Amino acid sequence: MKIKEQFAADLQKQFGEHLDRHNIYHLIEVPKQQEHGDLAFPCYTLSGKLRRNPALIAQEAANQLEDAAGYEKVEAVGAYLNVFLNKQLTASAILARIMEEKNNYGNSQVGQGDVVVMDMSSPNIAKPFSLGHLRSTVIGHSLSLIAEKRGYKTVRINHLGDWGTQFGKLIAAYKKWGSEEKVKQNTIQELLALYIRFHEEAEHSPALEEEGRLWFKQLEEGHADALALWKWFRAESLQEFERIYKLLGVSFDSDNGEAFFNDKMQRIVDILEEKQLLTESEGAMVVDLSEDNLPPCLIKKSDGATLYATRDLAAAVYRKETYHFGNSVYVVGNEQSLHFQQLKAVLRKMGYSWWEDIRHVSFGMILKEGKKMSTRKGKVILLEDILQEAIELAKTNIEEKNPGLADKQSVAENVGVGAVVFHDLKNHRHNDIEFSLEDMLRVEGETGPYVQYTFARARSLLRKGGYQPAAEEVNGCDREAWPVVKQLDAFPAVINRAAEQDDPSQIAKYVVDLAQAFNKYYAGTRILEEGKWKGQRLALTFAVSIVLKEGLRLLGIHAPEEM
RNA sequence: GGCUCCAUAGCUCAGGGGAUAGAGCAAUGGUUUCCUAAACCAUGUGUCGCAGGUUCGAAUCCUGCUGGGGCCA
Repeated sequence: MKIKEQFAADLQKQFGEHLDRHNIYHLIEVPKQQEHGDLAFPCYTLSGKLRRNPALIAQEAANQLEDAAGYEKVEAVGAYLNVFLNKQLTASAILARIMEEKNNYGNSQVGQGDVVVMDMSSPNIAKPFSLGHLRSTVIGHSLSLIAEKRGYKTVRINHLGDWGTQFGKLIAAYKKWGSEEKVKQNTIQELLALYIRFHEEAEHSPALEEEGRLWFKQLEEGHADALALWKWFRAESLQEFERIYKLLGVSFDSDNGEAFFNDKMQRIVDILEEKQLLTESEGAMVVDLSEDNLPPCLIKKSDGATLYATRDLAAAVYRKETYHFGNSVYVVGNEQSLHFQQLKAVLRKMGYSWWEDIRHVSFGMILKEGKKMSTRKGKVILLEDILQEAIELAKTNIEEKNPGLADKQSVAENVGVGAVVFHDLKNHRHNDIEFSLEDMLRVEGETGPYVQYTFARARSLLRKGGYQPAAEEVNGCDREAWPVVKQLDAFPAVINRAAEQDDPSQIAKYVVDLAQAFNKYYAGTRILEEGKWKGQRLALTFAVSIVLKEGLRLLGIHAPEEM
């Protein structure tokens, strides 16, 4: 990144009259072919402005640049100006910077302490933790870590699905068939079974539906019996989710879910009424959004019940007033994009200038045979089972490859969970994912364990080489290390891109690229061999280990020292 | 029907308007008296969904079409 900026500055000296710095920087590219150098500048745009042959422009620019410091070779090839950087100088600068900054390499202060509220994970209590919630959790977690690295403060909110008529049904079902012991033992599965049974039996017995409604009414009115059960379901569910969060290394600043906003919705309705934004439509109260080309936003049903949107409006306002956010991010599936458009539009109409600071970071669904996975029917894939299976597989691999390893369980957890998390983050969040256990458990190729393995090997080298970071004078690198050095240089730019696009996959891809570059180097160069390069090679290895670990950390993945 | 997302190698996906479109998986073959073989190397594959347009230049930007996903009191 630094080197590209330098190149842009040098070009600006020549072409500043015709192109500004930003344009020049944007035109610079990294050539695909190694023979084309480290950076290239195509002269077509200048050719248009100067009305001259681009090849001539490139040639002249090459002649002028030749003397500038930092370049090993400058070459005009057709319309391209190709530069080869001075490897010793550049490598020294990059490595020195990483040695000095260590895991702070890539940090910035663009956030200036601004608060980002991250609505993430948000599973429904009494229901299994789905793979969709896994996506929200790991994407949100990674984005908040990235934001923190850029100087933002984050507030992670687990907006639990802990309210709704289904809890009336659940209480009814529990009262009829439930067992305290079973629920305690296996909360989610037991509650889900009760819920399914309720629906099955309700088909033949309408009285049951009525009973469910009654229980929900009692819950809403705060009757002790109903409330106690609901609280218990909630606490037991949360406890079970906590096991998953612990494995994922995720924690929250708030688990205020839907129920928390029960007493905060009337205020929203009042404001909407006061501002005369409510209109009646088919007996319901709605906010008309036709000027935004959106369907009306439902605020209150004909029976007076408030709706999802009202609750989210209350939550948005509450978060603004409580956390004073600069940005409020919702990591929620893309099937809800209309809802968030409506939410923003209503907030704007309510006169909240911060409506623009609300961002829906959407993601694709997990599909099964090309279709949306259904949580009904009881045929669900439990995330926890997948994680356990991944951990078992990692354990098997350890027994086979490194049986003497200390602390096998924790390493297996890091690697198994790393595989699942990386699999979720490596592709762009917009893409739908076809469910494949095989892919999730994969440990070779572009996977989390591959990157972790590369890190572990690097650490092993440093141990065996008795490397002491502070003692080492960084001075250049051998020729074979150059691709690795260039990759190291790119890290800060990758973090920025990931942040600007709310896209953790940028970092996942980067970390694979760096690992590939280093593995290639490792395969061809004996790092621990005594000789003039040994110190530099170890310094490079150290820098790689820092960046791999930090990149993985930003994805929410641990990097064990050995595996 | 309206809005929206997607279409690149057999599969999963990268490709910030630029040079010969790349990885991984899968397949085949090779590399450990030597730093962890969860690694590395080699081999093959493409009407970048279709048709126009903008541009010196389009997988990339625009429009339309086809096919698929999603959302819409």
